[in-house]
Amino acid sequence: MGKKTAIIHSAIEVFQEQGIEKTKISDIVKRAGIAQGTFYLYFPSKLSLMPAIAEVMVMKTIEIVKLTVDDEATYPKQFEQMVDAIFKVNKEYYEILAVIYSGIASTEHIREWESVYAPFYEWISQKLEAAKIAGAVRQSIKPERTAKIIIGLIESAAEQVFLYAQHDESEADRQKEEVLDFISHALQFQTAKG
Amino acid sequence: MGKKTAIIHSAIEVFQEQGIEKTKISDIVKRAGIAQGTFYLYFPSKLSLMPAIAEVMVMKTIEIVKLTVDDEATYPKQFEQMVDAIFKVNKEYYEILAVIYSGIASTEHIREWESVYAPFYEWISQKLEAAKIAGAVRQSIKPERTAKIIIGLIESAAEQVFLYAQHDESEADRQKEEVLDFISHALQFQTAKG
Amino acid sequence: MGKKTAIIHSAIEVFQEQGIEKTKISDIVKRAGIAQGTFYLYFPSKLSLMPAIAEVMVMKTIEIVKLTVDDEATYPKQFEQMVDAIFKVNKEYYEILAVIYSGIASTEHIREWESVYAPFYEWISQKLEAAKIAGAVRQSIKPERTAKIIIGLIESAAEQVFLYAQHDESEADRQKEEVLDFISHALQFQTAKG
Amino acid sequence: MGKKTAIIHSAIEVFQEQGIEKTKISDIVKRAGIAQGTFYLYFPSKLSLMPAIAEVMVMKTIEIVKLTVDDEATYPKQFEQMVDAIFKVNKEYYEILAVIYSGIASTEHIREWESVYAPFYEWISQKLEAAKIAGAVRQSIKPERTAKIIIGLIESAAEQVFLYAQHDESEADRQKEEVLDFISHALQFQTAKG
DNA sequence: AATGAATGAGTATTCATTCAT
DNA sequence: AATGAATGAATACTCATTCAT
Repeated sequence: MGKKTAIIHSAIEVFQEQGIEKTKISDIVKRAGIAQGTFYLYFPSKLSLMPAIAEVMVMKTIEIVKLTVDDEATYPKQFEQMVDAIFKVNKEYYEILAVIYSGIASTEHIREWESVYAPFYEWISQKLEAAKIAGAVRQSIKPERTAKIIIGLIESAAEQVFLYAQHDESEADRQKEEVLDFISHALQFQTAKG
Repeated sequence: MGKKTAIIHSAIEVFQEQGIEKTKISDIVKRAGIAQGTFYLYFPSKLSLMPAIAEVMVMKTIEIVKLTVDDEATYPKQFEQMVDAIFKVNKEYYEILAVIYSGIASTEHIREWESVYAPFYEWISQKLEAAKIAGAVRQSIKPERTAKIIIGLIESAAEQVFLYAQHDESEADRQKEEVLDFISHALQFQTAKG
Repeated sequence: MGKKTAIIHSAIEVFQEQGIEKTKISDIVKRAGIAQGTFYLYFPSKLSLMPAIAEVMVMKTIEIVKLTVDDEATYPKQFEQMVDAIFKVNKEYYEILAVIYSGIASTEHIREWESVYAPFYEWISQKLEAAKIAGAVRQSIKPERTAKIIIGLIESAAEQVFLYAQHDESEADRQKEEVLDFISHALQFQTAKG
Repeated sequence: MGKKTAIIHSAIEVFQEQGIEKTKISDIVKRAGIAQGTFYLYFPSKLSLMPAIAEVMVMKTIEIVKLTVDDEATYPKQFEQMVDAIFKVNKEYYEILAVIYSGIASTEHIREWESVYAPFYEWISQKLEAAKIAGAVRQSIKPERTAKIIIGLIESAAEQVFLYAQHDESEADRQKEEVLDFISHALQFQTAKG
């Protein structure tokens, strides 16, 4: 594993454990097993790590979502799987996701966020486009815009459940169900056609 | 105005102008017109201000939403006004909202977020309940859960537009329209009854 | 109990618990149950408390020594009782005695130490004078000088045992015995006369 | 000279000049010619310097005592030289010794005192052992215990004279003489053998 | 490319002291 | 005499960044 990757993964762990503000560069390099000066060969500052971390996490999210969603299934089923996957990732990594979000928000790197999320938006967008062509969803939706809305919706719901509220398995499940119901009606799944 | 309130309001302004990280306690007290030591009589640290600020901002949001929404209008109209209002607040205060979010997320005060938002959830929840009784929306919605989903949805969409993307007036309007469309279908407004 | 006494006794307790440096005026007044400003009506500063505290403690020491020493007993016996008493006080109050010593030493009040100890020196001095007249001790001793030597000797031995070393009952006893032996030979008790 | 040694020696000087409380870390590093942050690489706080300083001072004391005491002289003479030496060191460094004592006493480092003094105790102890074997002193003395008593006795006497009382050359000399007399009788020097 | 000791500017925090009540 | 909220000067301490090796 390259030093750069080591730094990113070390930082993910340390940020998760102590939060961004309390984390010192020295903590990151210590865990990464490299010298302090080496850090600066790869990143100019602590906050400049955030986009790299965010990218890793979003990539991981996309990967899990893609693995979970069965392209052969009906669209309602696929969206259900998508919600499941995103909730699962948020449950597992809620701390680091919160950290990314806050870290991104508190830097001038905020504009990179869009490009990091772009592949995710793109993937959902194509899915919606296909569903639209298949007549499986409401024809008035605009795939690109709706993709952003859906991801924002699912992730904010997952955050509410896993980050700000008490972790309660059944509560999470019920909220997830409501989210799916909400989306289903918003997209107006044409059950006849699936 | 009490010293505590003075500190909170001063902090909101300064955080908005320079961001949390670059803000020194000395900046806050200078604007509040109090001595540095006095700050510590009310707050133990800079980050402990966050829940107090968050509360003020959420209260302000609720206030604006309530002022904007006409209780006599049809429900679709009311939700349109609500989306308008939340987008407006997010546009106006996107910096400070980002700051609150990141500030909250990066502290141990994260659990207080739920209670800060509670009155907002409650208000929407009652609105949905009434709409349900009036037969104006889909009967299967669960008001409390859906309230959270809607606020999360609108705010995440507003953040995407105002915080992470380029500020583009028309782009924001078009995304707002799509959000409203999404919600309308999700709630299944009964246009016959309004 | 007067406020002044309350302050002194509160300070003794707090100094003992947290040490002089870490003790704030606010800690002292809190325990004394008085207002912060009131402190300054009686003492100009934290360190100006030291002589007052020292006096209380030395007085207490003298009192215990006097109570323990039986004026009717033989001189060797009396000195044995004296050593016992001083060791006992040092064992019981070693923390506060250390505090006084360090507190005194670190201030300009250091010169008051002599006067605080004066009555103790005086008492031993008279005892030695009487013993000398009675022919119970070496005639070449100079009571005033020897009094200081003896108190310094006993207290330093007690400190070594109770403050700097591990508290070990039997160890303390054996060292005490050696101290007494040392003094006995130094004073050259005339056992024939007692 | 290593940075650590530089810090210790600088601190000794500055403490001596201004006392512990009034000394700022910045004073110490300034004189040591190092950066402020460097201080914290070696010591976590001002008071944690104390054991290190104490060790240096005790070592210096031992060194001077060893230089002053002539191993070939009679034992009474050697002890006289020892008292002389200790009084001399206390006179010369009474400020810094007071500072060490108070500094040690007011910290959690108090237990380290024992080990710092150990070599001094050891040296006297061996001296007494040899004297005992030579039949030059009372056979009932226990060298280790008596070593501690003697050092405590001499140092407390020296402190009384140089620290708490008015510095008066002849007064100091007379007290020193009495101390020597006291010790001589306590040890029961066998003048016949010397 | 890698190191890590040294740096020192920058800031949070403390707490003795004041003073209007 | 007593109060205790407010003060702000004084300092300890942190930690990102550098640079000689």
